[in-house]
Amino acid sequence: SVRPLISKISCLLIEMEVGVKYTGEKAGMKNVDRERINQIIYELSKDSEYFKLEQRKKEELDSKARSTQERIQELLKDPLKVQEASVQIAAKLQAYEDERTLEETWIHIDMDMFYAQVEIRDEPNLEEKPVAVGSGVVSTANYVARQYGIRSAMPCFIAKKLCEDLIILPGNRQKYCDEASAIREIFREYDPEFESAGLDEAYLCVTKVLEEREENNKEGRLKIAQEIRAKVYDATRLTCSAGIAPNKMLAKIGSEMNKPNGQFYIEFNREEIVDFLSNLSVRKVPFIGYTTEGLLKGIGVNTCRDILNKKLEIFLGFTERCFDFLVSSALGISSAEHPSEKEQKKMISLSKTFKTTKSTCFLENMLMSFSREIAEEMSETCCIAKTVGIIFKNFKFEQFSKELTLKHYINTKEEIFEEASKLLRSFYPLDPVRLVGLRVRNLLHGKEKDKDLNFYLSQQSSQSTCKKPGIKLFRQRCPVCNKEFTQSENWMNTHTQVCNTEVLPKKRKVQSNSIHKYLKR
DNA sequence: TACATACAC
DNA sequence: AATGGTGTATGTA
Repeated sequence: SVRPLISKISCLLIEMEVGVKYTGEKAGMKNVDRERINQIIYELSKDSEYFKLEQRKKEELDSKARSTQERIQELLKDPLKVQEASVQIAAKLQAYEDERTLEETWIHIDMDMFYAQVEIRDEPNLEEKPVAVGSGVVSTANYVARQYGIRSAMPCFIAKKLCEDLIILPGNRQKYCDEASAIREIFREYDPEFESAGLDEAYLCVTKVLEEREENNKEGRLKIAQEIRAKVYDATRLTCSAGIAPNKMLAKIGSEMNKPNGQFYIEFNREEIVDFLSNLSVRKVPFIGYTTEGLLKGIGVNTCRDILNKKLEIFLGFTERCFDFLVSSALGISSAEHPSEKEQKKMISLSKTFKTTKSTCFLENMLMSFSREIAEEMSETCCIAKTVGIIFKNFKFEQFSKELTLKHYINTKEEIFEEASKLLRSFYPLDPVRLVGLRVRNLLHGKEKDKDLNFYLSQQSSQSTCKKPGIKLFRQRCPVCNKEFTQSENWMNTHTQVCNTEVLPKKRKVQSNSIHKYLKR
């Protein structure tokens, strides 16, 4: 009969319309009725501004993919270019192999459906029911809910339509933080320098422990991952999954393979690594997202094998950085080191979505309270900022931002709000907006004992004159942070001293040449 | 430096 | 009726 065929085609068409946002493969999504899911998502989405923007973006991506393909085809016609590229690629491949590490053991731990699992643990009669945690959008859903096509980042109203019985819980941040502390305590035993990725993920380098145990082999590695997972379960009654591999990227890919409550071992051997990756969709490689996947599809690259087969095309059509990342990833080469220094926060931001509004008064109030909260965090973490920026999203979901770098550092709510409201006014007259955000960048971190100084610094702008008679004032700028002083000489000296010796040397000038954390620094 | 985009969780 | 919030890195002008 032609019916199934027609229905397959219409499903495909809708899939193309909806995109792969919620229909891509993910743990627990093997046997879902994709046709029905796509229909529902499409019906609920098709008239929204959000969907229209997504469509426009998709068209842009398609046209970018086409032009990339054309550019590559042109370059391929030039034998000299091809020859030159081949030589460079050969040299690069050799250089990548020199970076390959097979001596370290990395374990990536990923809690299974973290928030949902915590809620179900505390309310066991939810176990068999479809459960999602989130408000507005789904943060995480259990495997029962995933059978209905419910996934993280999906708006709750769509999730509810996909499954009328879905139980949506608002979540409890503090509880998840407490659980995170508990599991991190365990991770610390195995690697005091472990790296967290959000509340529910961590990268551990367990080479040292394995050597101490004289079990630096496959059995020892499997055992240690089992052991960590068992300890996590004992401490929290929560399951997690693990990937065991010679570097961070492979460990991360591995932890997805046997979810939930499973682990996966990647052999510490070049051929087996390349073999393992060859059939894997490029999308499984961390940091290859929707856009990069789309561009690669445009040149017929779907798997890691395709990346290696089409490295000439990728070399010609993508930036060098991108080529390095794609090809070394497809070979299973990535960083097997912790970052050399614990990174300080580079930005503090707050944003909020609300019912679309034109009220500038409302927006000003939002910015005012953001300023207060940001200033609070700045004082808690002892930092000052030089750049202030605001962000908008209009009713068409388009985003705009504007920022300003000052001549000196600031850290009070008044100063932040002053700049923020100037930026806001520069947007007048304003389109109706659905989101506003505020951020500070170019942070300078101080130490605990700088708190007073920062507080003092922040008082300056609002005290341009001293009303008390008899106090000798002077006006001068700090040569380090350019802050103007209208106080006594004593203060100025104290300030300059601290600013020089404590705050400034922390500023780093290390130029990281990596596309992200999986590339060696 | 300013702004936009991609990505992760 | 209805599609989040916080942070990092990078491309481009």
